Amino acid sequence: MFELDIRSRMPIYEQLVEKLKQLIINDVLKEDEKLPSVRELAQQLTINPNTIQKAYRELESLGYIYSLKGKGSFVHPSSKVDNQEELKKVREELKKLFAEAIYLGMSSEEIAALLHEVEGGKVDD
Amino acid sequence: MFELDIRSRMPIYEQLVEKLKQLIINDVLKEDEKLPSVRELAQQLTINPNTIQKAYRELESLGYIYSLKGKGSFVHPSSKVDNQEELKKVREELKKLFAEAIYLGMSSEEIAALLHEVEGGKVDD
Amino acid sequence: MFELDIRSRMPIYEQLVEKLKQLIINDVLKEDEKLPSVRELAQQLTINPNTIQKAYRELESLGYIYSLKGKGSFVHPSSKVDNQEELKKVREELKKLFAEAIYLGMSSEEIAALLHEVEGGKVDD
Amino acid sequence: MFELDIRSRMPIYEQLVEKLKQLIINDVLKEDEKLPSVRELAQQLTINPNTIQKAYRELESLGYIYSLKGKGSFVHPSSKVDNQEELKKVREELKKLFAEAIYLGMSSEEIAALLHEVEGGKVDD
DNA sequence: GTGGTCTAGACCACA
DNA sequence: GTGGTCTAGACCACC
Repeated sequence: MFELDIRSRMPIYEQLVEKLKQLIINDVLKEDEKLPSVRELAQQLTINPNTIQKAYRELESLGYIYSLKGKGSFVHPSSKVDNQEELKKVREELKKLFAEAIYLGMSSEEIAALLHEVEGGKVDD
Repeated sequence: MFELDIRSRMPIYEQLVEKLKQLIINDVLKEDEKLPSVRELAQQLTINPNTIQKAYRELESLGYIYSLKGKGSFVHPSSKVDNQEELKKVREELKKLFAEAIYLGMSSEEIAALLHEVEGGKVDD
Repeated sequence: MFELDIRSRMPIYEQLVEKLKQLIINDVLKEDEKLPSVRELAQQLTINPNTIQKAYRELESLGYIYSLKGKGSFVHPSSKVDNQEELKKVREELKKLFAEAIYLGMSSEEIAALLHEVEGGKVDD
Repeated sequence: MFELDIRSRMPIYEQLVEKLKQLIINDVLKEDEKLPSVRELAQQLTINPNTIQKAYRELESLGYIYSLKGKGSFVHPSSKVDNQEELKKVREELKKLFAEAIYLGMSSEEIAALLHEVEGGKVDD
């Protein structure tokens, strides 16, 4: 499904959050689709179930998934995600990243092209 | 010069790196300009010099500044910055952020507007 | 009659208890009125009868309903409800909630207004 | 400092969150005051440090405390807590509780008295 | 079987 | 010394 860098300074559970978030955002995981169970994913990735738990819990509190005892974890319909706080963060982040991209030599055309590329087709991560 | 958020969970040295990066990117700190000495900045911010040192080392390895023994640290001319590695990271980051922004409901016009805003004037952080 | 949130992390039987409690408190279900049978409600809500049963048992032990073998479950007359234990819990809960509301910035006038609003008309849940 | 019910069906970490929240709300723990360290509290309560961690983390995400690596955990100044989401929840909760209190026989005067009691002096939990 | 909690004990990063 | 992460393995509640 995907790979984790066990050596990265970024915590495993955070990498997981990021990866799963991407899969949800890019509609690879559809609304109300069931995620692999904690134990299942733990076995697949040879990672401790607790770590997966932590990631799932984080995703739930971020509003990306919902978990039901005894049933599993599922993708939260995006229509219900109306996180103004997140949007504000994303705008700030975009501004910084634009400035950095320009500083590193990218033209605004190049950046815009990237945007339309993402807008059009799905991106593989 | 700038403020650090002692209450942020982001390590102080990392905040420093980020702030200085922004100052360089937004051309507040000009090419070849001398940065404040480690001791000086440490005193100004009432922070341990080790923490400043760590930030400067990080900035150097990222290619934003260069250090001359016994003379100090200086802003690396952007024309000479050809950090393909950084550029690749920024591109990846942009793609992710675009997808997330769209997922959260931003239109591509809105994003493009933000880009041109940054492109035109300087951004206040 | 009402809806259950299959996506909530709150167990279904607990949601049921809460909903029925609200209906009784707000006098939608009148004194000595017969509640729907376990099977009936189970079919309506497409939920396992065991879950309904569990909710009814809980409501009975809380003193809100009484069950007659072979006849069904009925709303307990509020005049006969003299659950000092529940009352004590509610008082404690109110004190906590008042403190929290004030901490979050509500004025006591605002809280009192809410009280009178509830006291006057029925509340829609 | 306080007691936990190890036998309760409410998770220990959640009890901890609730207790500490109360201490903060009732101003027993003042702004920017340092909380006991994870290990310290764990030893005091003879509870696993991980459980304390979980509680602290939850409190942080709720905006009641902030944690700094290598320094400790501290009470978040209430002025910075502007959680509209929390406020909305509290309002809903108040309405339900008012209805329940009245149903159980409390007069609105009695409830108002409780409110002013809380408003005036601090409440001991 | 599923999510969730808890313990015991190790190790890392930050100040 | 502090918060934070991770593992291994146990147990509970819900469905």
